Amino acid sequence: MPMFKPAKQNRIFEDVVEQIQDAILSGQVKPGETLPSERELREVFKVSRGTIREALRVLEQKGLIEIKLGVGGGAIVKEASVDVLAESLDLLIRHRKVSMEHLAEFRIGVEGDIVAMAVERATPQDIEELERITKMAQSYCDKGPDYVRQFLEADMQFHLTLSRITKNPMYDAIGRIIHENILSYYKDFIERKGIKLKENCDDLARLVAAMKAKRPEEARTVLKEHITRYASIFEEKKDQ
Amino acid sequence: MPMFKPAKQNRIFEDVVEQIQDAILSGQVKPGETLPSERELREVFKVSRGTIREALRVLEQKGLIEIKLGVGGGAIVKEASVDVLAESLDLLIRHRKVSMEHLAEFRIGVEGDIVAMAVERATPQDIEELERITKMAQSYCDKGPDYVRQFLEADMQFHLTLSRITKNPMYDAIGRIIHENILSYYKDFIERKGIKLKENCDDLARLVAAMKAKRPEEARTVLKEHITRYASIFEEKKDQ
DNA sequence: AAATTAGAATGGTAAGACCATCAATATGAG
DNA sequence: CTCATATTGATGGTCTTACCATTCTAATTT
Repeated sequence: MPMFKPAKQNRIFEDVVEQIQDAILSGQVKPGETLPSERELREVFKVSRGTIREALRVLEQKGLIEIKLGVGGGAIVKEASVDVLAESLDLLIRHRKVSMEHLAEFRIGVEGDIVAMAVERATPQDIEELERITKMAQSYCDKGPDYVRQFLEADMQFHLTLSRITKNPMYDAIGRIIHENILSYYKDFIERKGIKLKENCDDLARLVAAMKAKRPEEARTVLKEHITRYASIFEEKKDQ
Repeated sequence: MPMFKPAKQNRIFEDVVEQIQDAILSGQVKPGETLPSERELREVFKVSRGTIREALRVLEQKGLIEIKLGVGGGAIVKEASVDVLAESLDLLIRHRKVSMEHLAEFRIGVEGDIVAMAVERATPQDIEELERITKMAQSYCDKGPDYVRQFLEADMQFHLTLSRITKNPMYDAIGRIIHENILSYYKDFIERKGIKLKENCDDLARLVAAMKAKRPEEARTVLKEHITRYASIFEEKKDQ
């Protein structure tokens, strides 16, 4: 059974981290509340200020607190968010040098699940939102190749909205990471290679149509084509 | 375009973090190599040792380095690992931002994709491995309720093997963090509530059979039932 | 040759000082 | 009186210096 941490008992600041983290997770201090100042914490824990600060850096990186400057500032307990999850996944992708092919494959799977789920959970307001974004994308599409970036932004918004419709924070986080990592690549050479704007734009419209008709499998298929079309640009690129 | 970080230009240590992180991610320093000592880094960056140390705490928490004591020790660049990812998910769960229902739903989607993919990519050796694990699980199952923990371990091994068969590092990573987080919860109260070992065991056998017959959709269905059975234990638990 | 000891490099902690920021308050101008 | 401005003090950010704890290396001893 893994999931134990090495019992490095040297390192006082880790003990401080643990105590403060427990206080936060157990609800003894609630989001929005401020921890005592560094100088007060120094008294409480009977350690030096440097040690306190190292502990605060760890807690900050864990996303448990954030620091505000000036009078009345200090370490404020944060609401938990998927940001840290997103950041660590991002680091993993970059550190492991995950290829675009693997990312695209992963994306097809996950976003397929997302869209199938979204079909069932979308409220009329959600559909409206998606149609609004689609219209916007359409207008950028009509304006021609100078508006590729704006189109891509709208496209990303569309997908992120789908993630949100699932009401599942896991999909919310994963959806964001996928796009953060993919979009940056796309933007680079889409301007060089061009992109078939019209087809991509039609994809969105077809997707919304499938959703309105409550046909999850059709939506999944359209999405897969959509993503594959995107990824195909990479195929061409790889040859050069 | 979102996903910018606040440009807090105060905070020198963040600049240090960024520079070292870039060096690691770009491969200028490779896993296993040691960064210069704190006292040397102090010279390089022209900052105090305390500032260097705060930067190292952040990098350590990000999972990019680990610290070794004594002569020849220092900050060693780590191999990318899913540990931080798993920890951040754990924090979200404990903060109640992600529920077991969310996780189970996510798991059904992702592992469904995994198993469908595994059907197509599994080598004869992979199938053998899965059968070996299934046999082991079966034996624990036969030994009765005292071997629930071992059965759960085997079950997890089964799923992790599936993830690996995809040969896609994204699925590998996501599969692992899901199970690392789920298993610890299950173990807790499965011993109190009991579990229908036989059905779960049969699931594995049926899954392998579907894979050998190259029927991805059947495999997907079996898997969904399997996970749903697991998750149902939580449903009961919630009422008490 | 093996065991022991000493040395040195390195991270861990402490204490004290000063600067930068920012909210609350006091002060001044209109 | 009202609004703008200046002052003040609490707080985080950084620097310096010092010493301790750990651990590898090598010299010393047995």
